[in-house]
Amino acid sequence: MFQPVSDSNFVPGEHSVLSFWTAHDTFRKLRDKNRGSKKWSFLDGPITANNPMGVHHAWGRTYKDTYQRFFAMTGHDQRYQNGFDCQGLWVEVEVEKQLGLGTKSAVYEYGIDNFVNECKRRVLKFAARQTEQSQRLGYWMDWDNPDQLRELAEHLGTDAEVTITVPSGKTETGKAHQLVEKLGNPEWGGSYFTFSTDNNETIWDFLKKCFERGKIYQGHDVMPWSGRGGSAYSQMEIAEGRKLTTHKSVFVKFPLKDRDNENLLIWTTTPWTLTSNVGAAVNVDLDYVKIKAKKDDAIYYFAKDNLNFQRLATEFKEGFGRPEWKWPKGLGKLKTIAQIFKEQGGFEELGTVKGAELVGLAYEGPFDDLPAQQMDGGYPLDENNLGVNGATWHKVIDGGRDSRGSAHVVAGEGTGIVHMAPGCGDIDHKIGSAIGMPIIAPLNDDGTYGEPFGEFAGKEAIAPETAELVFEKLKEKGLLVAVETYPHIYPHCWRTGDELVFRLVDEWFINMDWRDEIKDVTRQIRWLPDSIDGQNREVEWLTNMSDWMISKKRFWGLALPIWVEEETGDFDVMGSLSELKERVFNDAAVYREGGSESEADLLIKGWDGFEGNTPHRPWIDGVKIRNPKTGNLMTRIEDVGNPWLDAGIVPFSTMNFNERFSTESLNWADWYPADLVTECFPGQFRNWFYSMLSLSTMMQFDPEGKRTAEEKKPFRTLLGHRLVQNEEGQPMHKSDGTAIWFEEAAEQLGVDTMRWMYLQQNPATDLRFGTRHPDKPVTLNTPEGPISETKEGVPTATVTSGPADETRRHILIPLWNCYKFFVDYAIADGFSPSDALRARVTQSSHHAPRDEPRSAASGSTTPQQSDISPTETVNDAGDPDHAADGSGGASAQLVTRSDDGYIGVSDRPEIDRWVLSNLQTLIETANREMADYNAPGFCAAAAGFIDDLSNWYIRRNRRRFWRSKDASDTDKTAAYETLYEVLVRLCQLLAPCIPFLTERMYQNLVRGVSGFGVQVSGEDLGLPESVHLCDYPLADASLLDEALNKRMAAAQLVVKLGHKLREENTLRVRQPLAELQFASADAEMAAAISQLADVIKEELNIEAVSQQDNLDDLVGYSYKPNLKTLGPKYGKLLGLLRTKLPELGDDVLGPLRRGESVTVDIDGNSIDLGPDDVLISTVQAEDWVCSDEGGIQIAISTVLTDDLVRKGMSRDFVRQVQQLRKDAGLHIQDRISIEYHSEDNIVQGMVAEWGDYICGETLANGIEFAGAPASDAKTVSVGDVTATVWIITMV
RNA sequence: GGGUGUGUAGAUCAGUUGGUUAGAUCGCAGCUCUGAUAAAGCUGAGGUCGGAGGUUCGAGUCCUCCCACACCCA
Repeated sequence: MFQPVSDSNFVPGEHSVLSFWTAHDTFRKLRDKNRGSKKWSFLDGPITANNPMGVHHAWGRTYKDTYQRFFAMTGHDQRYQNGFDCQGLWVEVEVEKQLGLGTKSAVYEYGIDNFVNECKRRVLKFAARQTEQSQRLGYWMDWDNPDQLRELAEHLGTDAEVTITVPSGKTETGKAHQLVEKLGNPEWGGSYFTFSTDNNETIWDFLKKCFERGKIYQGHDVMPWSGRGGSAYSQMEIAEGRKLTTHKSVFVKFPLKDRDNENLLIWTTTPWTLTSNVGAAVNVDLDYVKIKAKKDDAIYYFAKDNLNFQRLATEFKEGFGRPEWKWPKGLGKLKTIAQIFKEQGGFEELGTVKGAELVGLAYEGPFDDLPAQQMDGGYPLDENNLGVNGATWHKVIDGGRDSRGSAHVVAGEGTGIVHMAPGCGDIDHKIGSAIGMPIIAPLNDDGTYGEPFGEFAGKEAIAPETAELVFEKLKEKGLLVAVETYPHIYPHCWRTGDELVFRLVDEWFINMDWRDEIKDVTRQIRWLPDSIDGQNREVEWLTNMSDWMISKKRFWGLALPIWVEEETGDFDVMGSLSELKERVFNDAAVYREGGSESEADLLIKGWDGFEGNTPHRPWIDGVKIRNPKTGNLMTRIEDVGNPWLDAGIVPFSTMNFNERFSTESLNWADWYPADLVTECFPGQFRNWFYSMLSLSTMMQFDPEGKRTAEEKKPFRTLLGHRLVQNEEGQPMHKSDGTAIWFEEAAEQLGVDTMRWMYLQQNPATDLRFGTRHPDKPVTLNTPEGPISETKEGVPTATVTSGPADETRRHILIPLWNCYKFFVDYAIADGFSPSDALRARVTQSSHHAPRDEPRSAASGSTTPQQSDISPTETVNDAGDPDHAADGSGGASAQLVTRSDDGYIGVSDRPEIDRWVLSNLQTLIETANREMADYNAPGFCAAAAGFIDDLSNWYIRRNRRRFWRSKDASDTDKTAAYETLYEVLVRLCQLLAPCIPFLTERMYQNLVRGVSGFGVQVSGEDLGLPESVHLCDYPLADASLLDEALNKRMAAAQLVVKLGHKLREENTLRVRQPLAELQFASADAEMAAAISQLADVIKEELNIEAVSQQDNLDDLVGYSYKPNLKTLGPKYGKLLGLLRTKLPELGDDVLGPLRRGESVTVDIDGNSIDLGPDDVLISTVQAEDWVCSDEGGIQIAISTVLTDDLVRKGMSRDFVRQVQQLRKDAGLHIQDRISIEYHSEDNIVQGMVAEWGDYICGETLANGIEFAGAPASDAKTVSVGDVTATVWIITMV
């Protein structure tokens, strides 16, 4: 019946399970089973399809799979839709690198269409890759066929017709891009891709709603910019492009108005920005020195600390933080400011002022003669700043502090007075915007000066000649104090190598003044884990966030549906492609009516050029509409959207919100809100969580105000988790080879192991996963064959992991060994579970009701208890007949076979009922915690149960399995049936967590197959074909016996205390001891221990266990006040009680042990003491050792009689022979004969007395003394003496 | 600078409404058990619970201040 069980071989076992699932179409069967029943809605946060998965991705994906599997086993219909994040900078950057494109113009040359297709191709390629990796994790999702994704990628951009079979089974034919834009739609199934047309169009819908509420506006931002590259840079690109360079930096004076020859001294490394100076910032807390230059009596203000500050002193010696960043050769030390003035004729200190005193002083700018400085409202014009211009605005301001609390302006490298050009620097811009400073933005998008900059117009900002021109002009005006060569780390374009400049750019924003609506929605959601207080974090972010900049100056991404008229700046937002189309054709008709045929043609031509393509650049760019106010053309802005829009819309776009697909296939209202979303949280409060909450709030906006925040929420529960780190707690980096690729971990550690590591981890703490050793290459045996590098060509490396080893040692191996133990003996004994038993343990005991609406999953959802108990009718578990049987190990019970085909549980020994009862507790815990998204809670309970099963139940019951066969031996059958039930139930409970191992066990235990052949087992009994097709167990209340659990816990406690005493007194367990006495004031506890005396005797190897009223004769007692009860009664006397009460001793306090009260006098205070007011513990007496815990006292006799010594020796002897059998590789049933030799007569005496026992235990036919040891004899310790022992195998 | 949170053993973390000797796991040392267990169990060393005050009979726990760290914030 059962197949023999080999070693665990976890990893190859996982491979077989994967093929088993494929061959049997198990996942499809699971979905079919639950179709139409109660729904559980999971919404996947999209993974960026730009790289292969690492182990850090697998944590969240394990949660996703595990909870989906749990809710499937509890009978819920689900969508199983994975998501891929497709659009945005990350993909663009990789594609640019791959194609070797350096500049914006290079992209234009390559063709935006080709470029965008390449981006799509990359996404499809990595979607396929991640799909395969996820499948290896056991992640059950409605996956697309990875080969077909690759095929689509290959044909993108061609006119070839491609035919694919989509996950729902339909066959679809079309051009690649037309198929790709529909991937993941509800009629096809499969993963959603955020580049799909439906996703993009649903964002249009959102933006239209924002527009209708007046929330869209155009604003400005200052961005790092590459003139030659022609594009803006993100922070992450800047990080890549930092380089050491030198600039001509300059000291300049800004003459103060209304002061006689007094000046601010300022310093800058970017002289070109001086043309656009508007303000000067100081640190209000800093001291500023006032000096007079002897040369011309000019007075200067600058930070006092800077006077003699040795600038870049450290860098001069040590370089700039990287080996290649050394101080430039030929460049001397920088001068101090004092030195500069000394060289120019000396100076005189006139005193100091606080920065605060300088604030508000007006000064003359260095380039006030430029037209741009004189333009009202700044340049370009900002209507908010009308009435002021740069030249008239110049004054000293408070630099303030940044978000980390550091002052923006500090003494040090400069002069402590910072020149502010809000059109040329991001901090300048932020500060300037906040205080209404006019903005002067000098640069065109090619990095040259604009028209109103006089001689500078058309010159490149970063050209050295430009700096020279600045110096020349300053000199002419007498403002130049000094010029120097200054080395520093400066951002460069990673594409062209050019220096970046900061440039004011137009950007589009959503005004977030409706944040309170989003906050209300946020408060409707349950945020896990509790300790993170995610709800408050999110609310706080919502409170403080600024308006949302949604535009990106890029190529690949959502085409923002904003059409602008260049003349007036009027703009309009389109909510869908059909709206756009209608608008184009209506507008064309209007133009035609008005006789503007060429405009009409342009509109039609624009649409025709777009139709049939995806709404991406460049295809959408040609579509124009008419401004109804002016009749002029409106053109789409070139910007693409912030990628968080793409991910934020998915509660709508992936669920058929706009019903662009049949509601038969997917009805939005059935699945919204999602029951669960889960993601790695540190960054997502302001990314995905934020965007989903905002978009949902807007999408569900109800002008009449009837829709509640509760109804708007996109998900009920959010489960966040932290980061995966290496074993030392350091982040893992791709760049230094410490990031672990998914397949490296999967094939070396095993996926079940990884899953358990993730699931048992507290989600609020970082997971220290393991360590990758790049210097130790390794060949991995994957399901597709051995590999020594990843598909991307990275050599695969050894991964070590303490937590993984621990998981295997504590959980997986013990579980496997329990299973192996059972199967080994079941085969040897010919035990086979009856059909009825197999049916019982796979019983369909519950299923989610089909018609009920989904439960409000927030709060602790406890699944309904089954009202149908399994087929068996059992006696009340508390039946006194059974409660009193005191059974344990080997004592045979008079039990009967019931008519059901297995032994009734109430007829089984107490220890069987105990393990089944404990199992019910575990089942309850599992249902409760898993439904509450607390996998760690369940894992901890399961680990405890596995330990109990292995180290208590099986350990206690081994003899019941070994015992020789006896046809009527129902006790043995009861043991098999009990262990069988426990193992199958455990498989089902753990199946969502460790789906591979449990499947292997289940196949053998229930279906009698272990080879995972492709064909279904011959003996199909109508039992679930896979553990994953079983219903999740529900606790059978009739098997749950709290009292029994407590009794056993008491026995386990006594055993634990006994072991501890043996340990402390170096009394090895094999040495029998005469007696253990115990006492407990708790009668119930004492009775419980009495009942389990046999267990205790055997486990502790003690001849007699007896209950006593007290242990007064054997032990002493010590007394301590119970502060918890006495504190409230006696307050200040407690200190006294603590010292004096123990001194009273047993004579006075003894009655307390018998449950009586006493009144004592302590230093003249009369104290009433009840039994609860005093804590009693035992102290040692002669010939007995004692211990106590939890109200139980035990004492063990330490006296060794000769009889006991010989008995102990016999146990040692048996142990040694067993080891010899094991070393000789004998089978359990092989017979032997034993020979031994010893110089010490006591051994012979022992053998004479215990020879039969020894033979019985070791399956020996005889035991003989031999005059001389055989050559292969082993010298062993038997008691205190030595002997040589050897065995002869009988054939 | 503000906000939130965290400081407990060599490491990672628990620690209930304040209560006596502050726990778990890993690691280390030693021991035990093994006729399923390349497992496991037990014992031990290791802590002035970030610091200082306060409230209280009693503080890891509550309050105040300080220090350090993390995250967030125009």
